[in-house]
Amino acid sequence: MAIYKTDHLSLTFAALADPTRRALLARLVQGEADVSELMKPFDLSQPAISKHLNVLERAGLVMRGRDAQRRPRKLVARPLAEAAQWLDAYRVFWESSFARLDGLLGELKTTDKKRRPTRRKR
Amino acid sequence: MAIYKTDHLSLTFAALADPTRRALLARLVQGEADVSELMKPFDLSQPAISKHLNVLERAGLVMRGRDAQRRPRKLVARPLAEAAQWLDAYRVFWESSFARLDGLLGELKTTDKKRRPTRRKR
DNA sequence: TTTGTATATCACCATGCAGTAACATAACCA
DNA sequence: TGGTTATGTTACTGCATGGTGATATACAAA
Repeated sequence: MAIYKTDHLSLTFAALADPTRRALLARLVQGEADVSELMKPFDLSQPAISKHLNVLERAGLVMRGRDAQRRPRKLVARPLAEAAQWLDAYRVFWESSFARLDGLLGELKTTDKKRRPTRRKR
Repeated sequence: MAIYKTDHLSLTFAALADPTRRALLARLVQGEADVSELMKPFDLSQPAISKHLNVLERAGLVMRGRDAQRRPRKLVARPLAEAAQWLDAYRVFWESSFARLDGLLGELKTTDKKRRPTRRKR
């Protein structure tokens, strides 16, 4: 309905929402690779991989090169950085959230002296 | 087909792949809110919002509280932190990628002396 | 020109999701 | 008890996606 989900972030996150595609990115972060090579680790047909690569391409996460009949893909930095930047706005939240949790655990540790007097882990 | 996309990261990223849901999170990061309040900024029916909230809940991004007939939602830190952590593995990549770009731009700047002799920005 | 390899594209199916309207609960309020 | 408010749940649509096998295209090589 309507102009649905065509914004960058949505495309990026949608592309990341699949284990196969994340694995493809993990391969590509170590350098270009052509489709046949990208296929190898998966028990999927070639069209399936091509489709995943298209999703990544539409999201701008991957670019298509050319080398004879090969169409090597390479990773594009931008959208990953943008996604990370969006998440970063929540960093303050989760850090203080974890800090509160740590505080609570610390409190429990010092309060509950009877059973675990000076328990020290890690 | 198969046990498709039930892993945490996929659920999280899928949940983030929608502007409405990201806006809901943006509201919730400033504190709990009940459904009626969350609905306000949107031109969507109540069931639509409920569905979005369910998606967020299934992804573990949001928890449901209770206060009389209200079911206030609050943000959960964990999955956001995990998503950010996953993306962080690519930080080295995008930073060096941007660095190369800066280098190239710098090179152009110092090479192209005729038109912009000692141009200095930032 | 024929053959082989790498990849794209097509037609098709099943599933999931965003949205809706209508109805069902649930808890407070008079 | 009955009404109101807040929210959940239930069909039902339309569309996108993930997968498949079959076929088309593009280039290289013989």
